[in-house]
Amino acid sequence: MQQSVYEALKKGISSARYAPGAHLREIHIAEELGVSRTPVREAIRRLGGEGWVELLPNRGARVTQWSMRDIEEIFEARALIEPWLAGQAALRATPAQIDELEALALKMQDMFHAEGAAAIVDRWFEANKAFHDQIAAAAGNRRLEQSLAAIKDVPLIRWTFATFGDGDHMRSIREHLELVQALRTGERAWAEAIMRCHILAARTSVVRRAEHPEPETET
Amino acid sequence: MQQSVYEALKKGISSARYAPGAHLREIHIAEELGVSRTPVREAIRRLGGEGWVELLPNRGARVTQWSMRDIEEIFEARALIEPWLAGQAALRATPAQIDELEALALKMQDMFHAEGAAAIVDRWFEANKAFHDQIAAAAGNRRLEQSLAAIKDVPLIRWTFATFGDGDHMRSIREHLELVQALRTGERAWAEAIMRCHILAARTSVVRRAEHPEPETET
DNA sequence: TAAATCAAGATTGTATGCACTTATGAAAAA
DNA sequence: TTTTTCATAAGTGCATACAATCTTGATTTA
Repeated sequence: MQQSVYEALKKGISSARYAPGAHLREIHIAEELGVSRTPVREAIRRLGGEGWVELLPNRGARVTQWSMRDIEEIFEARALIEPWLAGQAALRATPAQIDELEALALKMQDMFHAEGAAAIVDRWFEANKAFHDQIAAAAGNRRLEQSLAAIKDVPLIRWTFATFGDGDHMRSIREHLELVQALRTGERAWAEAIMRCHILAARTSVVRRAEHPEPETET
Repeated sequence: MQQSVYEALKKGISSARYAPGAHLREIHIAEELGVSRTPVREAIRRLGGEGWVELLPNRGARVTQWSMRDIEEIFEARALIEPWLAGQAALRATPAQIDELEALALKMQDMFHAEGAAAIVDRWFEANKAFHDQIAAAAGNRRLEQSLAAIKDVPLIRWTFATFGDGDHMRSIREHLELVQALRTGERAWAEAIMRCHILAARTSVVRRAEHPEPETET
C-alpha cells in the first residue's frame, strides 16, 4: 500500500491537486486513501528523498515550490545534459529504438494536425516526455538519465506546455523528425546541435510567455 | 530520531559498514541504534528515494551495488557537468568565494607535502569534496549542483581516492591552483578547460589502476 | 492598542502488536 | 543423489495507541 500511496501522492502533486507549498496532512491523506498514517508517512519520506516535497522536522512535509528562477535553472540544465545524451544516442541507439522514436514523432505530428494544440495538451506532454526519455535511455548513462529525470519531471514543466502556441508545436515536430534523421545517420555532432536548438528554442518561448503573459488567446 | 537514524545509515553505507548488496534488516538496525522499527523504516524509505538503497517490495532494502560501468558513468557525467559549473563559477563567483577556494587548494598542498599521500587519504577526500562542492555552489544552479552531488557523493568515489599515487596528487594540486587563477580572471573558457582536464585525468588514472591493480607499492 | 503569555487543539513522532509475505532447511518423493 | 514439498522461522507491511511538539487564538499585561 505504501507503493500505491506513493504513486497517488506523486500524481496528486504533478496534477497540482496538492498545490505547491501546500502542507500535506498525514491524516487527511490517510483517510482519503483509506489507509493508516504509517504507509502515508513512509511514502512522504520517499518523496522527500526525491525532492517532490520538503521534509520539515516535527512539522510534516510541504509540496516543493517553484519560481521563475527554477524555470531558468531547469532549462540551463537541460541545455547542458540533453544535447550530450542525444549525441551519445547517435552513437549507440539501435535501429529499433530509432524506429520507435520516429513513430512517436509522427504520432505527435498527426495528433497536432488532426486536433490542434489546445485539445492535446496532456497527450502531447506524455508523448514528448516519452520521446525525450527514450533518447536519454538510448544514451546509455543511467546516472545522467536519472539526474535529468529528477530535474525535469516536475509539475512545473507540464505547466509550461500549456503555454505552447501553434508555432512552438510545429517547430517542435520539425526538430523531433530532424533529430531522428540525425540519429539514423549516427552523426553525433548533428544530433547534439539539433537537441541544443530544440531545448533553447523551447526555453526562449517559455520564458518570453512567462514574462509577457497574454490574456487567453493563443494562435 | 528518524533524522539521526537516517544519518547513521548514510554514514554506515559510505563507510562500507553496510556493504554494497547487503540486506538492511530493520530489527537489527533498530536494536543497534536503540529505537523502534518505525523511524528505521522511514529513514530507509528516504534513502531509497535518494538512491542509497534499493527498495524491494516485501523484501526490505539492500545497499546499492556498484560496478566498473558505474565508475565510467560517474566520470562521464562529471566530465560533462563540472566543467560547465566551473565556467559559470568563473562568471559568478565572489572574491570571497575564490579566496576560500584558494585556501582549500593550499591546504591540500601543505597536507600532501608535509605528510605524504598515504597519511591523508580521508582528509584529502574531504578537502577535495569541499573544493568541488564550493565551485558547484558558486555556479548558481541548485539543480545541477544537487544532481552532481547525487551522482558523485557515493561510497565508490571515496574508494577511488585510495588508488591515487603521488603523481596524481601533485597534478591535482596544480590543477586546483590553476583553476583558482582562472576563476579570479573570470575567464570562463579557461576555467571550463581546466576542469575538464582535471576530471578526465582523474578518470584515466582511476580506470587504469582499476584495470591493472598493482600489489601494494605506490610511489 | 500592542505585545506577551499560555492553554487547548491539531499534528507529527515513536513504539508495539498482529497480519502477511518471503526465506530456510529438513523430510519425502522421484 | 537430486528434486519437490512443506512447516517453521524470519522479516516486512500496516494499524493503532500514546508521547512529544507545534499552532492557535483568547486572555492577560504593559
